[in-house]
Amino acid sequence: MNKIVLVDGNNLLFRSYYATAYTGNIMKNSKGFPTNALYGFLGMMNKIIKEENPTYIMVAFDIGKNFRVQKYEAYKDGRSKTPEELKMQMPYARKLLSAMGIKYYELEPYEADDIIGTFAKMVKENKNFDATIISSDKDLIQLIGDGVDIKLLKQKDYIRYDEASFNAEWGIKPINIIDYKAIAGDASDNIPGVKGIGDKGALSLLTKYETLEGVYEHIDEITGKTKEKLETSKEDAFMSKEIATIYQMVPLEASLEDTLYNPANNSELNALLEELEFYSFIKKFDVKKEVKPLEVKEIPQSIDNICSYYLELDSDNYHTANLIGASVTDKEGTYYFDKDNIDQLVKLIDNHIIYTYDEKKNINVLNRLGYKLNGVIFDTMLAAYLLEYETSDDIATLANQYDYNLKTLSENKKNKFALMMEDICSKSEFIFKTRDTLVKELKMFDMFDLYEKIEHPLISVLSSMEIEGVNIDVATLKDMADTINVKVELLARDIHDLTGSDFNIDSPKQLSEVLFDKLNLPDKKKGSTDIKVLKNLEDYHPVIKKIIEYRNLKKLSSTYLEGLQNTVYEDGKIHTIFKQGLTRTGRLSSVSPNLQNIPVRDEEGRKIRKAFKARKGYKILSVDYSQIELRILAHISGCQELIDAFNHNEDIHTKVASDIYGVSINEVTKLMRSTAKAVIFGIVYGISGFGLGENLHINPKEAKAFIEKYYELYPGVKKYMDKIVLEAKENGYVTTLYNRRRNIDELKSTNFMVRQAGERIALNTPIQGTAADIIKLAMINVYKALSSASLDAKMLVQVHDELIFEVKESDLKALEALVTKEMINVASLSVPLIVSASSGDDWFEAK
DNA sequence: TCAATCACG
DNA sequence: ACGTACGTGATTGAG
Repeated sequence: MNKIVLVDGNNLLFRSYYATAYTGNIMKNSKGFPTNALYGFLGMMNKIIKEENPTYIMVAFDIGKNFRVQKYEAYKDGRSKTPEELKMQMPYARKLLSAMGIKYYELEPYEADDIIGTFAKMVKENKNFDATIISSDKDLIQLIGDGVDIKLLKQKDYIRYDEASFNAEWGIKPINIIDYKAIAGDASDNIPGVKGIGDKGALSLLTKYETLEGVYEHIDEITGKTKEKLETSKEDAFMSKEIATIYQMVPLEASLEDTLYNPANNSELNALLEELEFYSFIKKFDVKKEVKPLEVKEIPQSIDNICSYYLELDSDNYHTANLIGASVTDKEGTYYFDKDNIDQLVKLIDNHIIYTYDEKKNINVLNRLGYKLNGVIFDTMLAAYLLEYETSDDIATLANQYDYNLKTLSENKKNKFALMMEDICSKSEFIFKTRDTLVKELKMFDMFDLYEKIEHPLISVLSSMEIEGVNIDVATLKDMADTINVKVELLARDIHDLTGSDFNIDSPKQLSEVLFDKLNLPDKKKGSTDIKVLKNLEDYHPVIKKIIEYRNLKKLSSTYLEGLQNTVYEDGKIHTIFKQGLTRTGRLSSVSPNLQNIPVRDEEGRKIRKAFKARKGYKILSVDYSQIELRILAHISGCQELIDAFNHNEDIHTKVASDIYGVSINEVTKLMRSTAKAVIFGIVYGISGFGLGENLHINPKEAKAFIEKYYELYPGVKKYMDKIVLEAKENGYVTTLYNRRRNIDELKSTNFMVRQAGERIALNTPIQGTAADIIKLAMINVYKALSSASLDAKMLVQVHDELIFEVKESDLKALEALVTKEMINVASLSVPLIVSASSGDDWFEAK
């Protein structure tokens, strides 16, 4: 099947132009030629090509305007005239497309719509082609049909409609969008429609009568005002329908095959990009620089005191990965070590000043091979992470941003790790060469302390946790899985019986068809079947409750009961990997498996924690910070009311509830407290009235009133929120209490939604990030204290604000005291840090 | 490879 | 008119 993409070129250009033109200060090149529309246009074309990967592609432009409506004198083009600064850019759009190998079409007096319509018709009549139309113009929906779908562009992303999905969401067929326009009209296109009938009215008429003609044939069945309006505007309605109908017979002398997407003419394209000064695009088309072949030297007897090393593995999971090879670089050169020669490598670099990339990985691998390396270590991965370089966990990704051209792990996998020696050597060379720059940059941004006092010492804490692992009672998981799997099967049978169809319940697509097409349940969220939607449908059909329970149990079974079993090693333990260089806020993440999302909120799911058993004679201890993020908010906002609340050791949610509702603490009900809790959470995330309303199932106005009441009671918080956003906009970044930095490019976006998201990030990151800094520091201090205390205890897991330990029963109390002390004393804020501890034979008991 | 869903703080 | 709460990872189906 051939894929053709039909692009509404005019639409893209207009969108790009107006996306930035609102500032009144549009982008121009140094000669003063406007380029803003072209910049957006080119970005969108690249994105379309990347996402759709078409074999055939064409772009349609307008020359004639309103061909379809010329005969209607009454129709006046209400759209404002094309601004001169946009017009000037149009010829360049065409030149760019030609250079990119993309065909475009325009023909007087037709519009881009008509040209796309003509191609769409050709696709429908040709079994060998499928088409996707790209535009933000809803008119084009009428062209959806056999083999033709549409990607309807929205501000941020898009919706893809084919016949079925459109019908499901709108309740009418795509072709009837013209009848819809005929009735509802379209102010932006100056289509009058029927005066007084809008979106909803039009849809309800058309779901009944399908077409405009159908409506008027049954005009006698219609009553009241609607009938009057229809009768008054009959002429307008039929004219509107004609205006809205896309002409599909444009006499183009082109076939589908003519639109083949050809290779770009790079020199022509680059010349254009130079002229427009689109340097960021030139880069993308540029061929990577050739790197001069690296000379690999004989392994010497000894090396310089400053050196770097790199271990190449065959997979991301370093608990199981195999070594491919290794390399060492010092000022004299680079030396290659094959995988059986690690002994020599360790002897050569032990007790040196050693640079590397992802030292935690190395510690784990060397530990497995029976080695422990000493020396002063510098980890370029963590430095690059703090500086927000694109690392994606793979040194190749980082090095390729410089003058390297290294293959990534997945590419190496494809090549079965053949011919790796040169790449491996380049990696230690890159580490060696880059270290000084990274240190300089860390110092420049005041992050060297953060590196040295927090991130670097954390490496050995985390590696010891990973190596220690968490003991798992597999029998518990198996028993639970057996019980739950039986229930899942019974539920599946019930669901199939109750719906009368044998479908895959795990497929949201199939489920959506059954619920909304077959059972005709109300579809309010365009086909979504997520838990919120299902909850709303509970009373409509007995099957819904079963589906909710099925989903719940299936999740437990597949992700936790069975998924977790697959990750248990021969030693009966789980060894996760804590990713230290991934999150934008400074938190850790946990993979293979994720130990930071083991169920706890759901009663049934929580039982999974019973499988995390302490070994015989040992206990599990869990210690977590109470409301650490809120305490940090109190500290960094300096809001006195909030600080006082914490200093009086009040239950903050109850306190806020009593303030918001104006009742005494004793009068706060459960509902009031949980509402207050939601408001508080929302504040930290930068919620809107709408969002809080959704969450609490109340209307947005009431929700907004809650938020405003909160601001009134805690004015310092509001002040902080305004200040931090302003600061972030000025600086382009925010920082945490320990100077961790996050750049927020979203704030510079021309897109309103993206900018708003940026503001929420600016608000939340210092809070979440400071919490992350604090617990990291606490982990280091606990680890140190543990190694000097003679306790039989090990730190096992971190879950953002919680630390889990395994401890000899007789040392439990001592450990609890030690951990509590370290955690609460780690930082001194204007409010106390409070922890709560609990213990038991397993993680379930230690809740 | 991506989107949908749902698990956690 | 739009679209609406921050940060993560695993599983599954489908293109």
